[in-house]
Amino acid sequence: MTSEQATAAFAESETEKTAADIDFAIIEQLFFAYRDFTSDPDKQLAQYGFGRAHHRIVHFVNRRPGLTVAELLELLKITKQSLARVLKQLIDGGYIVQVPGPRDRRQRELHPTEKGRKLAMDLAMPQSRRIARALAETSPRDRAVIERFLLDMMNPDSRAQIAAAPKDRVSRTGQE
Amino acid sequence: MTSEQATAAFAESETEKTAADIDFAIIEQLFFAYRDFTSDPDKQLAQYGFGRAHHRIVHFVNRRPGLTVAELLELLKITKQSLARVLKQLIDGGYIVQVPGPRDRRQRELHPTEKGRKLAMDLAMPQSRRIARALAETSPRDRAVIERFLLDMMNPDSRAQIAAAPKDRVSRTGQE
DNA sequence: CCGAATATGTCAGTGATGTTGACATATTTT
DNA sequence: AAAATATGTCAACATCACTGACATATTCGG
Repeated sequence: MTSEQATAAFAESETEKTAADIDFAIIEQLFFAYRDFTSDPDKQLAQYGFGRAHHRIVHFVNRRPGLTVAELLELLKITKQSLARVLKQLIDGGYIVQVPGPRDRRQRELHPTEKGRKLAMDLAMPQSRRIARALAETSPRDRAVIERFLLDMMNPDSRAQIAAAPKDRVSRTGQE
Repeated sequence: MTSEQATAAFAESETEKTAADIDFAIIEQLFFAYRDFTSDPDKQLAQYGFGRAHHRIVHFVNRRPGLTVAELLELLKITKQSLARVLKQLIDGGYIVQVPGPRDRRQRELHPTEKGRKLAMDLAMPQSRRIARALAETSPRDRAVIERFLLDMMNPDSRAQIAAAPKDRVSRTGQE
């Protein structure tokens, strides 16, 4: 190694990260993968006159039936004013019902209706299929590697909220 | 197995996918992982008065210096009217320059300026750090598993566009 | 060479989704 | 009874997408 090379190498490792240090490969893969992953339900939603916001709400209400408005806001990290418009449409459309909290009657528990469960399933299906395709030749161990990676990409509080979601708590019994 | 259980099992495997068949775990992990992954640059962008759209543009111009407007539109899958406003801000702000295509002078090649390269790096850094953290104890083989998963989640044309991007083509020489 | 096709830019209007701030109502807590 | 909490609602605004229409410069094909 010439002294110039040594100096250059030192300067690089010393101060700024340069292009070579940045993980552009995975950055771009995440961008494209997520965009395409969301493109399937987006098409379906357009037919209902709904958007992504509706998808997220109907998904989480289905996954965590009975969650309160405050819990949903915390999960989605949006403001109640943002939630209001979209949630109202889902309630008016008969996809979600509100029931007063059993302990605290100020709360509104959100429950999916049969129609809401159906919608959530419909939207989840192409995404689940896409995942299944991507994992088609993946061993259980490698699936675990992927899941660990995704969990480790999250902020701790997101991780906590995933952990809080029961294994399989999709509403089935629910009130219509 | 009782006959009732057998019947139930049959009915389920026969017709619709039900809750148990949907890969909710990875669906939600992708949602939270991607949201948190984008939250870092979002904060920085706010300080510049920029948004996510600026991020995507400055990123890809940096990664594929000299790409044309049409190529960028194809990559981002947005309309030219959507691109125009945001691109104009980046040009006016001195982050990107346009040069007439060498062969076809109707085309506008997009190149990052030094300032643009700096911005792209700044935005990529927290994302790269997050990835590095998530992969900290991951073997090269397992990294490959994760990359393959992400690639397999994409639509074929997205995959083609990633393949088209040279390994390390971030502009360094570029014109100011 | 001229007309068609192409690459880009721009104006105008609209929609979905997010934000802040302010205030109202019902209920629970202290 | 007063304060805090959970929710709902009104109003204004920003970002980023869309469609449709049209202008300009350049290249291409006959």
